Amino acid sequence: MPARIEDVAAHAGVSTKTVSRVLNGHPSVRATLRTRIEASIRALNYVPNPAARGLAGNRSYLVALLYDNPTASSSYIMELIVGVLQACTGTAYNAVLHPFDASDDLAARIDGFVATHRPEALVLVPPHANNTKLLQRLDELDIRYATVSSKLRQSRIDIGFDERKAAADIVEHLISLGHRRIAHVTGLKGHGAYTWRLSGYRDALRKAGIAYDESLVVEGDFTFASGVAGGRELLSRRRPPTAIFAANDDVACGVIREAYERGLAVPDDLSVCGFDDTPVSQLISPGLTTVRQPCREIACLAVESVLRSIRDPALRQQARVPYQMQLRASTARPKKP
Amino acid sequence: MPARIEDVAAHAGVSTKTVSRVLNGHPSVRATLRTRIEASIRALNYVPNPAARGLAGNRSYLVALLYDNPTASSSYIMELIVGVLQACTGTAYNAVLHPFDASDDLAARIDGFVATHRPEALVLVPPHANNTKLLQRLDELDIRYATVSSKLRQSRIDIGFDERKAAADIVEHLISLGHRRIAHVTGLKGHGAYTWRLSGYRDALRKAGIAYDESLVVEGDFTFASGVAGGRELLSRRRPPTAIFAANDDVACGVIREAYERGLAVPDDLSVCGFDDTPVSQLISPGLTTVRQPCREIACLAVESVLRSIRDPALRQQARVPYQMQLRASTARPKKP
DNA sequence: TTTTCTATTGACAGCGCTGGTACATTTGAC
DNA sequence: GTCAAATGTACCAGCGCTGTCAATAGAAAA
Repeated sequence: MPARIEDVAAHAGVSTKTVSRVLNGHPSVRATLRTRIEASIRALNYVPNPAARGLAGNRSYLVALLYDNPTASSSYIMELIVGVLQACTGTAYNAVLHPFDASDDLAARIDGFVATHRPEALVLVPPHANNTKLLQRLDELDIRYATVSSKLRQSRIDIGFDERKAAADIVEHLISLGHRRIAHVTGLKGHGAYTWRLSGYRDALRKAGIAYDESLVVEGDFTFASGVAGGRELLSRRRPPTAIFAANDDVACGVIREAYERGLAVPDDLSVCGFDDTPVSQLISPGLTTVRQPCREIACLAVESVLRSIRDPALRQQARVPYQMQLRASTARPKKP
Repeated sequence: MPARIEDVAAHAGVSTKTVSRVLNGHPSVRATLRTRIEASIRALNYVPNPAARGLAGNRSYLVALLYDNPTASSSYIMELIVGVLQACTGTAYNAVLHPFDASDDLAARIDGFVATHRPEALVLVPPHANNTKLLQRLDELDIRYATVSSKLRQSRIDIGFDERKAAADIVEHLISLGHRRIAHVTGLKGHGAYTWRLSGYRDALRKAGIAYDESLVVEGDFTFASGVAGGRELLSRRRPPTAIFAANDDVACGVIREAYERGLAVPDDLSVCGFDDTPVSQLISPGLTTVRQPCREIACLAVESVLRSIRDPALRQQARVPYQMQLRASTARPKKP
């Protein structure tokens, strides 16, 4: 039978309420007493009962992470999950991880979720982070939430990284290698990432004084298959591009597959770069040049911020976490300029 | 303010105790009454308060998944997590996901974890599933647990798949293509997977009447780097193998990287196969021949079984879930037999 | 020294549910 | 029609903690 708060109180010779104050970091406890109580807690190996705490204080000590149903992009979500769990360790909080289909009317189904788990805060990742109706419903329910990389900067707490600039950086890298005919296989229209990565691509071209050629941009949807299709379209041209910037690593792998099927060597005949730095980018041969999204840090920061916002409802935070270019062997100077 | 159990009782014109019986699936409630109460529950949108339930019933409604600190093999763990979450949805249970370093003395640190979260059941995956001291401590603490693919079949609930046979199958596939000089880059010694996959390899050779050649087995540790190193060692021989069975997909990618660096074509100059069917095996070019581990199903079944075992402590279950060969383009007939 | 104030501390109720006991009612078997 | 089993009610304690508010001590002010 584990120790209870009254055991600690008896051991320290104080009331249970005072122990409770120490546990909850209440300021008005004299330092000497606090020390004594903390000693008793350690001596008895006391750990507060979360259920009792939750019931008495009308709290759940739960943060929920709402993500899209994981199909392919599981590594992205995995990283987020790790970040969330990391932020929870050491706190009294626990994470509820919940996949939600984006297709349905999430705003309607969120009520049931909230009623069941009663999370104190939510972390929303794309595409849910851009679901206006959902955010509105959460505001009505008066539930704190943090968005990850929301397209709409209006949400109180939004953590992300400068995706547009990162995309521009990677395209600039291709330009600096000497590429001029650079294509882009896009992500899924409607996603924030679609827009940012495309905009970054155009930014880099503009900055280098390269005319934007619409025919070099083909639509994809963040999947391997769309990379294969996009690669096929681009590489069957009479004048194919010398480099392809794919909207993410899966798409880049698709492009590489198509090049492989055609007997084109990467990077000698074609430079390819991706985005996200998922595990595959290190495992594939040649290694894939990409940008590391700081998912873990983002998720961690999002949780920390949103938990802080429970105490301080006025808190606002729009942070941009630094990203990192990963230059690997899939990009090189073009053979013939 | 959400509805409480007494609101439901009033609405249905019964006592709270009867509503409680319905909620907890107690048998002695007449069907007609049960239906009426369920209707009231729906009408009021009632969801029991987990904290109150937990406190009163001395339960936590928590299942914990203990896994190794995710370094490379995150896709394996991701799949397990998805399976665990899947098993929890629809039940009153929630999952606590916790990475634990295998290196330290886990058996000692488990107490703190249990005290903090009070999970009703644990799911242990390798290598923790093989940690005898840990299992012993859990028995002492009288906590139900399920192991995933435990080397020791003695644990009451153990879910896995026939890894040894799967390894044999994939090596048999290489043999059927005409390979005779087949190498193996192993996993990390001490892991169950190390032994099973190596045994399967030897089983297949024996069955085909191929003599076991110790020099064709090089030690790895489940990482990409060990695949590169293993590949280097094997491919620099005067008489290199025509096929390499890698202990997992990451190792296989490492082998492929080394072949790539040497200008060897896969599968024309060298067939390579992996194990696990992580996302990379589809993304890499050529696609990697491997075995799909049914992680999701395994985790799901493990949770279901261990939850059942809470009510029925005598329950034993040692299930082997079917696996699936994934034949892709990284294996082919050897050029010259 | 006495009064007033603030900083600490404690007493107690009660969060929403389940378990148990004791008893009432219904149902079905004979 | 009788009796036992099945089903239901009523009631209350209590799970372990925190919120409210009153009490106390010590310090500052008079």
